Amino acid sequence: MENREVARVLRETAQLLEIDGAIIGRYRSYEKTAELIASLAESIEVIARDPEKLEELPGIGERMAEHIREILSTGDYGLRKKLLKKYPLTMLEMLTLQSLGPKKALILWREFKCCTVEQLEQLAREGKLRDLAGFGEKTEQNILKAIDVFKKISGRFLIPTAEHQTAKLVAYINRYGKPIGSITPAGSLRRGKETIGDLDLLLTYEPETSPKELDAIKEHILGYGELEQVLARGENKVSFRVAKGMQVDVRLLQPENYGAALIYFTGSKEHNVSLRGRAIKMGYTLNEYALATLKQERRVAGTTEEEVYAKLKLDLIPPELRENAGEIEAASEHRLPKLIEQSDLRGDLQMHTTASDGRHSIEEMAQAARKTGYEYIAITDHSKAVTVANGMDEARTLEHAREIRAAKVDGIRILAGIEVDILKDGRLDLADEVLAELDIVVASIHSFMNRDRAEITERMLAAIENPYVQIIGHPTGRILLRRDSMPYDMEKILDAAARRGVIMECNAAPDRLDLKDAYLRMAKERGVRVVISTDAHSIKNLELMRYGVQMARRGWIEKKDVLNALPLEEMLAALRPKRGASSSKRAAAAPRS
DNA sequence: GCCGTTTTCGGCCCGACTGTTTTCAGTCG
Repeated sequence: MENREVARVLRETAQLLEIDGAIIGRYRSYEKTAELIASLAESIEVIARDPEKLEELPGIGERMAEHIREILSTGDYGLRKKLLKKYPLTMLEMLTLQSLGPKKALILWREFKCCTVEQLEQLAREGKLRDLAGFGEKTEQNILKAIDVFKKISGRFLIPTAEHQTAKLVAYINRYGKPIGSITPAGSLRRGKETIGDLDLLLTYEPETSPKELDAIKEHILGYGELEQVLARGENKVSFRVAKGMQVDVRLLQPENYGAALIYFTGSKEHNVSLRGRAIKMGYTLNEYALATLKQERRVAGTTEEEVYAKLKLDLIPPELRENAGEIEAASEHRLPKLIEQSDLRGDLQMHTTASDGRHSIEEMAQAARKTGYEYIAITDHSKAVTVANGMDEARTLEHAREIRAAKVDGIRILAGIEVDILKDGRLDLADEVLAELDIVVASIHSFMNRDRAEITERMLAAIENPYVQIIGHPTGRILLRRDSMPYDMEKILDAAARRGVIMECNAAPDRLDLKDAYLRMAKERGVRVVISTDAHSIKNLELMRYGVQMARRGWIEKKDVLNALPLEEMLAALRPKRGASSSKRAAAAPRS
C-alpha cells in the first residue's frame, strides 16, 4: 500500500470525525498523521515492518501505530468504516465546496439527508437552505457559486500559468496612479510546488497611509480586468477569482511586518504550524505580524524572514524546503543542505533536434546553449519505437551521431546521445553495438504505461540492468494535471540504480517535473546521482531549466548530487561505463571544439 | 489521539473575513 493511500484513509477518518463532532485534538491527530505519512520519502509499509520505528515518528503513539498497521494489513480502518455507516462518503466531496465546512454539512445531512453536491444544488435552487439555523440567503447564493466552480475547474494550475497570471496582475496593480509599496508573490508559487492552487500576493504600504488611501488601493485591485468574482474584501485583505477559477489573495501590510507575513503566506501550512509550535515552546507566539513574547507584550522580530528564523534558533530555511518534512529539525542543527542553484549547472543532457521531433538543428541548439553559458550539451533524439516523433533506426542513429560530432560551435562540446525507448518487455529499442558508439545513452518509457505495478517495476529494473543504459529519462512518465505517474516500486528501482550506477533524470519540463521532490530525496538518500535536463524540443525550451532546478531543490538536492553540475571530463567519468565500449573515455579524450 | 522547560491532564496555531447574529460561530488559509 502506498503512502498516499494510507494517508487518504486517515484523512477521511479525520474529516468524518470532525463532522461527527469529535473534539478538535482527536481529529487533528488523524489529520497530522495523514500529513506526515503523505510527506514521508520512505514507504510507510517498510517503516511499519520494524516493530518500534513507527512510534518514533512525531505525533504517532501506541494506538495510532496500531491503526496504521491495521490499514496496511486490511486496506481500510475500522473507525472509518464505522463512521461511514453514519455518514456517506460523498459528504466529504461536499466539504470541498467553498464556504461549506463540517458543521454546515452535518446540518444538511440531519435536516435533508443531503449528502451529494447534486442534492445540495437542488435544495439551494429551491431556496430550502436559507431557513436553516446558521444559514441565510447569502449562504445559499455562495453555495450555488461554489457548486459552479466545483463543476467547472480542477482547481490547480501549472507553474508557468500561475507565473503568467501573477506577472499580469503585478503589472496591473503597479498602474495605480500613485507610488505603491513592494509586491511579493508568496504561497506555493514561491515554494516551487509542482502545481499551484491559488496566488498569494503581499503588498506593503507605508504606515502613514490613510485608511481612505488604502481603500482606494483595494478598489484599484478589485478593478482588475480579468476579475470574475470578489470573494472577500476586508481591512487587510482582498480575495477574488480570475479566469478558470484561479483564486487570488492580496494581503496588505506594513513593511515592519513583512518578514513574518512572508513566512506566513509562503507556507506551507504544515511548516507554519510547526514553527508556531516551536515558538510556543520557546516562550513566544508567532502570527503573520510578528514573533512576540507569549502575552504579546513585547515584539521580538518580524521585519525580515532571517530575523524570525534566527530568533527561533533556526537557520534560514529556503522556501522550497518549507513542507514540514524535516527541514525545521535540520535548520536547528545547522545541517540544512546547500541546495543546487541554476548557476551551478554546466550543461544540458537531454534535447531533441529536427532529426526526430525537435524544431531546431544541432548547431542552433548548441549556439543557444552556448549563450546560456553551458560548457556541454547532449543531443538525444528519439529511437524508432516512437514513430510519431520520427524516431531513428540503427543506421540513422549512427549517421546522426556522425553529424553531431561534425557540428562545431565555439566554446561548447556537443555530445552524441540518444533517448532510446524502453520497450514493452524491458529491452531497448536499438542494438547494443549502436548504443556502444554513443557518448550518452538516456533510456525512457513512452508506451505501454498502463500496466500494473509489478510489470512496470520489472520492466524498469530490466532497463537499469542493461549495461548500456546510463540515465533514465522522465522516470515516472507523468504529465501534470493530465496523466498519473506509472505505478512502481520506487524503492526497488532506486536501489537498483544505486547498485548499477544509473543516473535518474529530473526532467525540467513544467508539465513533467519528473522525478518529483519526494523521489529525488529518496534517490539522494541512496546515493543515486541525478541529472537535471530540459528535454528541450526547441531553443526556447532550454529556458525551462529553472523549473527542474526548483524541483531538485525541493528534493533537497545539492550541487554534489547533480551530474550536469560537473565539468565535462568529470561528468563523463561519472557516467556508468558501457560494457564492451570505451566511448566515455574516447569522448573525454576528444578535443573540445 | 498525542504529548510535556506551562502540563501525566488539559490543552491542541492563529487571525481575517463573512454572515448571521445582536456578540459570535463557521470557514478559510
